Amino acid sequence: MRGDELGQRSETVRRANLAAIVRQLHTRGPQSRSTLVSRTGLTRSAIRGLIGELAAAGLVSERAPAPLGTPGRPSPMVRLNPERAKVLALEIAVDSLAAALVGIGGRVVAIDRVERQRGHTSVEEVAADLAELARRVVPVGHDASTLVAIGLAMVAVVRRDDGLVAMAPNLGWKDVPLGARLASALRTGIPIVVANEADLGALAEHRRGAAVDVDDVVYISGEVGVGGGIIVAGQALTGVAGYGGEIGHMPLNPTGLPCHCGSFGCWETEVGERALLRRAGHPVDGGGAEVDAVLAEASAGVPRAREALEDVGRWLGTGLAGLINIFNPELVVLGGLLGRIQPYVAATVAAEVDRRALPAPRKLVRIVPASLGVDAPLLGAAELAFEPLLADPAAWFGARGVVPELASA
Amino acid sequence: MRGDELGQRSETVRRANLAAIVRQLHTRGPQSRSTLVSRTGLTRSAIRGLIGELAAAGLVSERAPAPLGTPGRPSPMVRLNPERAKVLALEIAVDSLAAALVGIGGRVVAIDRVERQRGHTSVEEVAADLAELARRVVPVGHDASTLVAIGLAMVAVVRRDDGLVAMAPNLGWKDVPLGARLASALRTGIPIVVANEADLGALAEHRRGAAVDVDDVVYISGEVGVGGGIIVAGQALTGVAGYGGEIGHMPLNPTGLPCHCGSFGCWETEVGERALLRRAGHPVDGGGAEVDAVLAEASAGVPRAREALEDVGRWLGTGLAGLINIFNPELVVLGGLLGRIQPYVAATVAAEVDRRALPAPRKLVRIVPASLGVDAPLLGAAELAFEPLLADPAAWFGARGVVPELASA
DNA sequence: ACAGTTTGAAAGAAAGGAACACAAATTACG
DNA sequence: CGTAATTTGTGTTCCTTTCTTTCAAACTGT
Repeated sequence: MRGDELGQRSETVRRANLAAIVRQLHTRGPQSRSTLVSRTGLTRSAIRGLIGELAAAGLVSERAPAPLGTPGRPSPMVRLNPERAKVLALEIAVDSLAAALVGIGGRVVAIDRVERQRGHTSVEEVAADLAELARRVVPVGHDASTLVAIGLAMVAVVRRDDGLVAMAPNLGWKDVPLGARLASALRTGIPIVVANEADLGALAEHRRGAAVDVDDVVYISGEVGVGGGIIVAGQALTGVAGYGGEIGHMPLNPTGLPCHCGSFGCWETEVGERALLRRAGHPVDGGGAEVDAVLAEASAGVPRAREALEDVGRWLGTGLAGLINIFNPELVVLGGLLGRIQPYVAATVAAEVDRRALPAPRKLVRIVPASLGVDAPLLGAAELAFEPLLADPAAWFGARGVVPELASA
Repeated sequence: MRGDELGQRSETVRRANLAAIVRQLHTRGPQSRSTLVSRTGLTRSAIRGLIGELAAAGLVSERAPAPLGTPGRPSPMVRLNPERAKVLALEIAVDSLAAALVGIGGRVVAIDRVERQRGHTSVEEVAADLAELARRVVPVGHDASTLVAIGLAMVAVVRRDDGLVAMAPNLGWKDVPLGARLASALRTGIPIVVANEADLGALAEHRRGAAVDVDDVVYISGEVGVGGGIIVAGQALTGVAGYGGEIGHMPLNPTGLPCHCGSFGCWETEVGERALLRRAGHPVDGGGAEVDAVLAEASAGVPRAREALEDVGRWLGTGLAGLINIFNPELVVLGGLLGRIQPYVAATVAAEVDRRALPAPRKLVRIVPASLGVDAPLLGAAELAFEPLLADPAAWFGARGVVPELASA
């Protein structure tokens, strides 16, 4: 349902076709016209007209064809012009802030990340720091008209409609209208979208990482907290307000520890960073350095470290089994901390999943580490910021303003 | 993504618009042309042409307008012709078999249900019984050409593509190609779709029951087992092979009882029928009669029955909290046994959910009993069987065969 | 009875893609 | 080295579908 109930007009077709071409180029990179013909199923003439319109708007350009050794006239390469449309991606991570300027097609023009003290910080302070970082990434005198949107990833429960940060435990924020605050700190009217870090990590892995071409994905981002980004039939699961995907707070252990969310025995309390460090006998607030120490110990054969990883692996497998039963995903992607420990726990996880998941969905799922590393949420923020442009390029460049008018004169 | 990557042709628009009209009429009942104009956003002329085509194919008919007391020319009512397109819906429930003949628009022409012995039964036996039941519901001499498809609901893990029954615990089936078996028992070439009972219950509640107009729904069907049907952004969550939604097998209790699925401590072992009966001190295989006895005891104030319901309510709330965090649904619908006990456990469930779910999604969700009763899966099977017709009516009635050609002569 | 309102009907216009014919650019092959 | 085969871009014509506009029809309210 949803779109099915609305009527379509003939103009819709052109918009959809322009969007199909732009999305193809954005997700799968530069390609020849004839490739576009076969991928979209449109005719050569249709592609010609559409590309002409996109080229007139400056969004794409055609280059000399790459000779590929087959008979027939070579087809010119079509590529998006990353200079023409860019987004600013921002991230508030637990230990760092990051910013990147990304051109359409996914090219990272500039990227910067600075360390951040853990713990509570005021909204104003963070917004100012982010603005400072943004200015470093966006060159002075940069043509503001090519900046399409701003995307922000953060560890928080975020409402999709307006970017309200309902809860950011590690920052101590509650019900903060971050989008608006950031707009004033950056002194800009460009649209700002805010979203959960794990949701954006999932989006990035789906577009550019381990989950390309996979339409049913459970992405798990394990850091201090455990977040999830879930892709169902190729679409991000947001829920009714955008709060969806909080898999870290599945109740799993009735005799478990209290969780900062107010509940207890959440998955997060068994597989999060603190859980690993606690079990390994390291300071629970030690952060990434202590995690590295645990992994080093495990490699060296220290029993307590190995047992700690075993325990985490078992709980990880238990939770995964539930998610696999619920979502029947094709792929589970482990990001962040969970991606890093994956080599150590893969066997334990697989055994536990074997034991506890239903055979039918179990057989079809693969469990892999994430491939984009720490920048996944940042890249996801860029992807999200591009989304309106990808969904309707015509709306962005003023649709019927610059028709090619090829052979009228 | 998905459809976004394919190009659209102008013909697509007409198909989509025909589908929009048929779906409107199917889900929201007969309505005037002018209502269709405003609901679809199409113009009067477009609607006229499309309705004309549907009428020429016999799928819709126009009746005299209902005078509604407002100024202006009254608009004729458009209604689907349930005689023109019907589906046969079948259900294999735990205690019964059922069949219904349903016309497009949702009218139930005939319905029948027979008791069934619990326990393992051979595929041939069940298929023969279903065929017998189907013949009772489909009148002799019924015009076979108007039968669009056959839908079957059953308690099983079912693959969507081909209706392979991967696992049906209460019947003892494994990897049964039920669709094919049924086709030969019914001696028909009509397409047969098989799906999980809970998925179809969710579909029915979404179309005709408690979840109408709600696009993010978690439906929970509690019987002997606990199944789930989940609707995300208006679409059923199927997963990569259609096994999705098996929420009954979320691991919740690490010290729980073994589950027939091979795991232990599954949600089902705490909130299923047997769990309730066990806690209340009734024979666990007593079925619906014993459940009624427990509820009667609870009403009479028998402590053990009340405590049993309390316990089930608490576990129900615990699992629900996890699902609410994961899906951020607008509505949770409790079906089957869980719907029946809802009046007794609502307060306990709400309290437990309050305690264990994140506040942001918790605030937005409502928990309600199902409204369609025992026939929900059967009606859902009908809806699923209609789906291809609703998605592309033109393909069904031969598209360009019977163009109205209104004013050509 | 008459004005006002809403709707259906019909014809023309606009827009977009498909089909087709032809030209161009490359490889394959003798 | 030249010709055939192949693939692709170009340009024209045609078809499809919806929208716009205009007018007539049917109803309400005064």
